[in-house]
Amino acid sequence: MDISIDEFTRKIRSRGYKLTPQRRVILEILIKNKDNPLTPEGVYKQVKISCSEVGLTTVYRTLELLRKIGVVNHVHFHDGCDRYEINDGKPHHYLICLNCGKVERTNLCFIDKMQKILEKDTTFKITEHCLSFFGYCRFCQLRK
Amino acid sequence: MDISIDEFTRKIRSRGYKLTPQRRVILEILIKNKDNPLTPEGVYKQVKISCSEVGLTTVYRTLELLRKIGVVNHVHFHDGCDRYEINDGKPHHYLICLNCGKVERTNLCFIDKMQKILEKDTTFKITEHCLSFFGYCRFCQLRK
DNA sequence: AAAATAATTGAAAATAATTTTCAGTTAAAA
DNA sequence: TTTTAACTGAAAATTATTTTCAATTATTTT
Repeated sequence: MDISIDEFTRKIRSRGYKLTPQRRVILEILIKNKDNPLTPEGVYKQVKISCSEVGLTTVYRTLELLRKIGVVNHVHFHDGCDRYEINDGKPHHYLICLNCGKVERTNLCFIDKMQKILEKDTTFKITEHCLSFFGYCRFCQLRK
Repeated sequence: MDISIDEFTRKIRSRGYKLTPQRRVILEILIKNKDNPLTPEGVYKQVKISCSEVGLTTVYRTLELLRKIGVVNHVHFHDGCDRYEINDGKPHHYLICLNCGKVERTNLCFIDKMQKILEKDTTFKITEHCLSFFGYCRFCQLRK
């Protein structure tokens, strides 16, 4: 369920948006980091490394646009800034250590089932979810 | 599993913290709003209404303290600010409409089971989690 | 009950994240 | 091409949060 540039182009254009070089570069970076949700600042830094000229404002705007068209998801690590990751349709859940900040990823997911029940039970049409667990990793458990 | 002032007093003092009037008022407001996660600003406004003199800084600090001692949970609605709610041990999950911002609460929860499996499967000791679903409420589905 | 103490408070300043503004630019439709 | 509406980026503005620090206060000790 990975997104291709072609599919992206189609998604963008069909809604009256333009496919600009900036948007392309930002998408590429998100794809490259598909296991690692990035902050806008993080995306910006990587854009700079690949030496393209893209402003931080554009990064913010593009991430929001990508979220709106369903290409990326929002992720929260409770650390004061938003993060974004490519939405590949698979569950992406995180275990965040409250002590050292270490982030582990897990694919275990009961959410799809839960989502179906929720939709039957309520009148909501669900398009995204965000689930993270907070606690202490092996190392921090020992030295607390 | 509701928290009483006595239990709160014990929790606070046993860790070397002081039970100040400010902390008491903030806790009371969170209890009063147990079905409605509040932003620091929201807590502050309610404190002002009950006409106590508490600074916004103190609200921030107290919420963080309460979270640290396990009395409140963090909740994210993807709207740019943190929210806090009393941790009554029951699942508190939300359905947030991406269009009008309407928030519904659900008690349906597979998370406890999931958490146990995760802890067995990884080396994490989990103390909190945050789960929200985003999509469109009945009303917004129609007029999109 | 008073003194000692360490934690707490709140106002102001500082920082950090994000959004808005606006003039100039550019992708894509005509 | 030409046109047009969308897009960009720098700077300014806004918003959320944290830090600083001198004054205060809850609790412990005497």
